[in-house]
Amino acid sequence: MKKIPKNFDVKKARGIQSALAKRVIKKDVLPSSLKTIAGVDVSYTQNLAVAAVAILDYDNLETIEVQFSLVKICFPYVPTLLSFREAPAILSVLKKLKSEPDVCLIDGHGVAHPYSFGLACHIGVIKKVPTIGVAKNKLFGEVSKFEHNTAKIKDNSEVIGLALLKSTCRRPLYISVGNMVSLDKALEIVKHCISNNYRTAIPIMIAHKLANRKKHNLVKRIKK
DNA sequence: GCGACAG
DNA sequence: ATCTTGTCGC
Repeated sequence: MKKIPKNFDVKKARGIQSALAKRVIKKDVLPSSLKTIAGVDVSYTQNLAVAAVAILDYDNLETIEVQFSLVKICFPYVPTLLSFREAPAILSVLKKLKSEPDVCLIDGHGVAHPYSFGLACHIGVIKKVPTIGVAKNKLFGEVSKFEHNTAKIKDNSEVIGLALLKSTCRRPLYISVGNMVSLDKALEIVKHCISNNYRTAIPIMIAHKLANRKKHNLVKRIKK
């Protein structure tokens, strides 16, 4: 069913991931006082990716700017290689932003990845901006015991991310460093953006809704 | 060989 | 992620 295009070299892709993984900065290289935060998400129809980004005011989480981008899909979903499917659409939509957000939340993992280079790292390293991976499902690593709301995600003894459990949810959110942010700061930021009604960070939820609405509008137009 | 496997 | 109607509950 899901076939990798023959013009795509999986080994080369893994080589890219391993090489770029060395460029991930796991320290705070962002303003100490955040003014804005962005959320990104992608929805799909046929062979089209609909990417949406929303920039919110960090304090009141109100939307400041939104952008969309439509990109043809040329790669299937393959666990550990999500970047090669989604990054083109995300990079495209980020280019359209008129202002640079202080930090960007990505729906996927950061360094909590078999090659320490998930989608959030991919975007962060290529764009050289602070990013945080916020995923709804685990991809890699072992989740240790919860202490209060959080549990460490470990690769052997190394902490590669955190699982965050909301009081209202059974399933946790998986947080990991994308780029230019420490894990502690990433947790603080995601906690700040947590919603009681949705099991993800608010900026990502906004982007998710925008991408879906855009996609449905497109489908309607095509039918006419 | 078997199970796991972001969106 | 996507294919999909009604239905349960606040």
